Amino acid sequence: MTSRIEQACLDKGLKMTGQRRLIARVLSESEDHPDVEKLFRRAARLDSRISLATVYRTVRLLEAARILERHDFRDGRARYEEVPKKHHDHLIDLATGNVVEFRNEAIEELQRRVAEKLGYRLVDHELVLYAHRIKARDKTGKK
Amino acid sequence: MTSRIEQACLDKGLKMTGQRRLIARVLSESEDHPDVEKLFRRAARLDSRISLATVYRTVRLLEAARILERHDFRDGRARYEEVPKKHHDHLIDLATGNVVEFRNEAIEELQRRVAEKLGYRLVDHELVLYAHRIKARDKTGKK
DNA sequence: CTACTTGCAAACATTTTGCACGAGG
DNA sequence: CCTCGTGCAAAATGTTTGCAAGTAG
Repeated sequence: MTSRIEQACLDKGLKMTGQRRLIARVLSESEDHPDVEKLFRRAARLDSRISLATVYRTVRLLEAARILERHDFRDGRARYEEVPKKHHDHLIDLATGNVVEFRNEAIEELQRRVAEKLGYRLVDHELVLYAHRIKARDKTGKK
Repeated sequence: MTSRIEQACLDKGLKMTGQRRLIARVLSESEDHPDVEKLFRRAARLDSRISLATVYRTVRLLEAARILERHDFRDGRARYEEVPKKHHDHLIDLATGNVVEFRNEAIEELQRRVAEKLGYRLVDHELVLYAHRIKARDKTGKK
């Protein structure tokens, strides 16, 4: 079975090795924003003949091919996700580290406008919100 | 002479050593967004009896005291600037690495609103635009 | 005085790389 | 085939830390 990301690799003409197929599959099945270590562990669980170095090399390759996006959520390592069909930004729950995806067309448009006004053409951006959950007072009464 | 950042340290009741005063002065006089290595070199030029470890410890301290802001501009090291009176975000010129500061109240407000709609209270955010200068066709004709 | 700060070097965490071997197109 | 990818271990990079000695308050 060809995973979604493997297909993207084929479309870009990348040479597909067993390891790349494996990493592509792990990425395609990931719903979160794993770091390299996590990808490596998930991949190794399926086939232990993979090395951490290959995972690093592969995510670098896939990022360059615009198949993956790299993010920095201030936890010291790079996090990856498949380039989404529709771009979104991220909100980090400061208490749990949970990542919430959101999309706001108005912000996107304003960013383009700001860049333009400064004499630039916007190529990319990173917007990360850090926030605390608003505790709705519920019947359990816990904080 | 008491530098602006030294004063901020005193206001927060931090113990002021010669090294901290020196780093405070270097930071107060910096108009850019230096990384730790750069701060260390600037400080060492004024007084070579300072160590890189102390610079790391001091920026960490000043960040915790909300005197400094740390930024990640995708160049692998943390960049610092004095917490500005009025918050601003950053645009990075992809060709030169130059940092342009900007402020957009509408984006700020939308961020708060987005967080709120998701059930969160916005604590902090990082917005970095990556862009290419729009080449105004000028008389020199160079690209 | 005494707790906090420093310099130094070693430790750390993440990521990259040199090299010999192996495999894809 | 022959170029490119891989595993392994070593290196590189950015940052933190243990410890003995020094210093601010």
